[in-house]
Amino acid sequence: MNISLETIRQRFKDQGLKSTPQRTAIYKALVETTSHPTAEDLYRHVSQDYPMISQNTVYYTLGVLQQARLIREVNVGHERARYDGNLSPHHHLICHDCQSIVDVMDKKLNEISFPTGLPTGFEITDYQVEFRGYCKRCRTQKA
Amino acid sequence: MNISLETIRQRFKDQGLKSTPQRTAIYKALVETTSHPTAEDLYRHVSQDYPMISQNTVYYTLGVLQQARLIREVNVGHERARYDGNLSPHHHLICHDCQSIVDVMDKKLNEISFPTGLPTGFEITDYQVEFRGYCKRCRTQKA
DNA sequence: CTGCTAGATAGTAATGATTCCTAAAAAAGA
DNA sequence: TCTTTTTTAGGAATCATTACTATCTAGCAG
Repeated sequence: MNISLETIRQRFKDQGLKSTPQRTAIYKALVETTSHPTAEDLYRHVSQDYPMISQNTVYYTLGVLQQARLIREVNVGHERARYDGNLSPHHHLICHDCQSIVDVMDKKLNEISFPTGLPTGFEITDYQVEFRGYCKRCRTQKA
Repeated sequence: MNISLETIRQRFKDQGLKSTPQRTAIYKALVETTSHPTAEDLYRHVSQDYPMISQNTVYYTLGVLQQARLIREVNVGHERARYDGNLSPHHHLICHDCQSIVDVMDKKLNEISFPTGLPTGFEITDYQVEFRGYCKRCRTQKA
C-alpha cells in the first residue's frame, strides 16, 4: 500500500524525529513492501534514488525507527535481521527452505487467550504466531 | 530433566551420528537445561569437563544435531543464535529487556487451527507462538 | 530570511559471531 | 586389529553490524 510524504513527515514529527530525504525513503520503502527486507535490501533499493547513501545510514535509521516503534524487526533463523513496516497485528508464514516470509492476517489468531501458569510478575504485551512450512516453489523444486 | 548416556547414544545411532564425548556432552547439556543457551554458553559449560574443546566443535555439533532434528534453533532479535533441546511442542515467553526465554506449556496453544487464505501450495508443518513482554526482574528494575 | 544547534549522514575502521580450511585424532564397522 | 569416514582443534577468513568522527543539514529562534 502507498503512503504519502505528508503522512510520513507527520509520523516522524509525532515521534520527535527529523525528516530527512534518506530517512523518509527508507521508511517509505519499508511501509510499501510486504517482503520483509534486510538492511541490505533496503540499502540497494534506496540507493537507486540516493546513490550516495551509506549502509551506515540504513542501519542507523532502522535503529531509530525501531526505537520510535514505527517499524519492527522480524527474525528468521539467526541470519541477518529483517524488517517489517506493517505494525497492525498479524502473523507470519515462513518457508524452511527459502526463508521467505508471508504475512498472515487472520482475526482468530488475534484473539488467542494468554496462557496461564506463567512465571509470577511477567507482563505480556503482545504475541505473534509463526507458521513454518514449505512454499510452493520450494516444494516443486524438490520434486 | 535428566537424560542417560544410553538414551543419547541410541538417539545418535538412530540418526546415523557417531557418538563422541564432546558431542554427547553438548547434547546432554542442551537437553538438560531450559535456558535456551547460545553456542558460547554451551562452549563455556562443556569446557568445564572438556577443557580442550574448541568453539568450532560446538558450532559444528550444533549444526549436525539440528540437521538430524535432535535440537532446534530459537531466535530472539537478530542477535546470536540460541538453541533448544526440548522438541515437544511448546511456546515461548520472551522479555523485551533482558531477552530471557521461558517455556510455555499450554495445551490450548497446541490446538490452534491453521489460517485460511494462505498462498496456494504452501504446506504448514508446524507453528509456534511467541509471547513478548517484561519479566518481573526487569519491571522492578525500571520502577 | 538568516544563523544556530542538535541530530543525521557518509566513510572508514573495528568488532564479534560464525564459517572455512586443514592436519591430526578417534569412532565404528569389517 | 585395520580401514574408512567423520570429527575435532586451531587458526585464518568472512560478513553483518557497530563504532568513530568529521561534515552536513533540518528545524527552530530571532
